[in-house]
Amino acid sequence: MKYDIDQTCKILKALSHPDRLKIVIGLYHDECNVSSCQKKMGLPQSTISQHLKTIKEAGICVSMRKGNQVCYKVVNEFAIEVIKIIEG
Amino acid sequence: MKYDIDQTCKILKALSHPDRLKIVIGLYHDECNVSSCQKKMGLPQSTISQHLKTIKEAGICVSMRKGNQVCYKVVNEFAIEVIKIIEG
DNA sequence: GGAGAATAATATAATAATTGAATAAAGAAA
DNA sequence: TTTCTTTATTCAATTATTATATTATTCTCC
Repeated sequence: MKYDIDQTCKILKALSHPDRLKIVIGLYHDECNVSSCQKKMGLPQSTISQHLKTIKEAGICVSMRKGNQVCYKVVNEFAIEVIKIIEG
Repeated sequence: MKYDIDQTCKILKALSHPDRLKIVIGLYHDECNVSSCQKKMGLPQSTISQHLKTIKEAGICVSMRKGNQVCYKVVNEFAIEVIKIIEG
């Protein structure tokens, strides 16, 4: 096994919600902040923020504060491989 | 997108439970019936059977009756690609 | 019919999703 | 420095879904 089963399941679970999967795919192409995700997705800010928290806790992305914004970036290798499969 | 987001999420969700992921990886290498899964996993028959139902409903595998047993087989292309990534 | 195998039904506990409201943090401006 | 604006997070409450065991039923072969 290249990847640990339990750790992998956490990532799969985080990716298994359509809104979160769309957010992660979006972040993979354009690192961005909460409100630009919000505009893309058309969901309340708190909902986006909670999804980002889930994504971050799964280790899929990291966040960096830049002034009054927080920029999110996908860093997990396994998640990136899954995104590549989905995009074909 | 090679794969549909909503359909993909159903598969990811089904794979996101450690026991189910182990079952699917096992089935990918050795198609087998409920009781041989049960012996491998050490879980009650009904639990295995319910996991297999979830896996089947997500479209990951199909089942074929062979006498008084039912043989499960992984058929979903996306799921197979994910397994290959996990195994490295 | 009886044994073994699979599925269905039910119940309960645990976990996840959703979102308005409150809070915090940074920057700009009075 | 105090206040306002923008951006983001956390809280809290509700609702929905999932996990699992137990029990009962169905199916297939002998």
